[in-house]
Amino acid sequence: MVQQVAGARRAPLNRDRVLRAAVALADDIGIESLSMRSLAQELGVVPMALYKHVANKEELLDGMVDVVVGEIDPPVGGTDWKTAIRQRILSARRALLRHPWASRVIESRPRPTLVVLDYLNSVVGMFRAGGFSVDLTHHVMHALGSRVWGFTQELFPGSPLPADPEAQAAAFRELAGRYPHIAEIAMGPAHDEGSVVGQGCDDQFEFEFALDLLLDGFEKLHQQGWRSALMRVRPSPAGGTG
Amino acid sequence: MVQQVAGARRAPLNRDRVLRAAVALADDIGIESLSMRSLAQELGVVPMALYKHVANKEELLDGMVDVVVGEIDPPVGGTDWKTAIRQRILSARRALLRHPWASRVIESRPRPTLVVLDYLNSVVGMFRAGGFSVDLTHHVMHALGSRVWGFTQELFPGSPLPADPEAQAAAFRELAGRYPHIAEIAMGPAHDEGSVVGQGCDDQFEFEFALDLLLDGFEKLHQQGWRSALMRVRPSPAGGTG
DNA sequence: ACCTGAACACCGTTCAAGT
DNA sequence: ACCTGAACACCGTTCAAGT
Repeated sequence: MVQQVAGARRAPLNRDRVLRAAVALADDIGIESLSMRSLAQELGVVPMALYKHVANKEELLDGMVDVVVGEIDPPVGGTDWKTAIRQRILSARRALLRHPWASRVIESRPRPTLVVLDYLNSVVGMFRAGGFSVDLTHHVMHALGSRVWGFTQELFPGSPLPADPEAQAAAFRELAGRYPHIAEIAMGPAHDEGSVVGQGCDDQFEFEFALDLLLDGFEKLHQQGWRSALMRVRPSPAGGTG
Repeated sequence: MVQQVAGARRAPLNRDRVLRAAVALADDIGIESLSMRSLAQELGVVPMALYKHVANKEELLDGMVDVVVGEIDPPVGGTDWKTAIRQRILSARRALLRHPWASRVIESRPRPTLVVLDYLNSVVGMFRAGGFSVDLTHHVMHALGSRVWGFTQELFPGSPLPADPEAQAAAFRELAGRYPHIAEIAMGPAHDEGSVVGQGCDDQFEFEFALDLLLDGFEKLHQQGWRSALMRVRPSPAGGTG
């Protein structure tokens, strides 16, 4: 939120500066407060000046996604596909966690950008390099879904615990009355009858749990030479690399 | 888009009529065109009239989600947990496919409504009834993520194939040049060298593929008496229902 | 080549008033 | 109790102009 001093001569705008300022501003004030007008003000410029560098707000959002995707580390070499893909996805997750708005914006984009396609193409290539058939790679990419980006839909969004422990206990009793099953799992893995509220929940653990479950499943199918039902028309059930 | 005849006496508005009209209008014109103003016009009423029945637009969106979630079938009885949960989730998917905007709106809600909590509580209860430990149920719900609702993030959104076969072939050649791995899996499971473009991709198949992979993984962990790392402090690795 | 200013057609929502 | 009308503080974006 560095304001330009009126009249100070500044470096001329360019697309890159606009995008980086947009990313920083969204990090700062939240994506819902980022408007062409607020971004222009941040840059010490009139809103219409942005349109020389970005066709419209949609293109701005695409460009912001590209900046974040650009922060994902390249693939590590010298390991098996599973380790390499796991590390790459966890790197994507770290990039996204640095920009809390990014997962929502990625979800909302109606079409992928070239930078996004580059990343996806490279992940697909990692499965292929690991010997996965074209067929299995196709399904496996769909099964990953948003997890290639390192995020998943929060199932119980919001509802941060109240600070006051008494209010916390009261909120929990109300939850337990109406939603006993949710209350039970909300207490966390320890499931200690003594404490009213569990230690909440470790998002990173949950992400890796699901990611590893999927990668293990993929590995098993790959080893079994899995082919989709459509292919079962052909008699040979033997595995292969497509 | 039924317009009220000016001066015609209509049934008085109520919350339910407002929500159902909003759902129908979003189905019709798309969620991005649904505004308090367009909805009011649809109902033959001035925008401010809606605020007697709904506190603001956020509450309207929550109510619309509740209408859709209300269309999900109750659990089927008399089967194992896996079949029952599978069927329930596929019913949720059918409800969401009837309202193409619904998945995006569900994702966007910052807090769950009571109706949403009812559904989630009931799915949690289905795992518990199947003998899953509290611990495993917790992780398994996170691993499902948006798949409890019957949807996942589209990895390659947009880009419908051009109608003209020649333009299609050209688009594909361009894709193949820059993104060979994506091009390969985009051709579909058949991977027929003769045809330029595959039959696209069966979203329902992809959804069930990933769902079954997860459910099978859950089943295996359950049978093995899986416990999260935190619990591994305790020596006994035996399974149980928590 | 790059930025500006005024304007347009929208939003969600407030307030005070009408019946 | 329910609906209205005018207004406010915002949006993204156009157009025609400035330097």
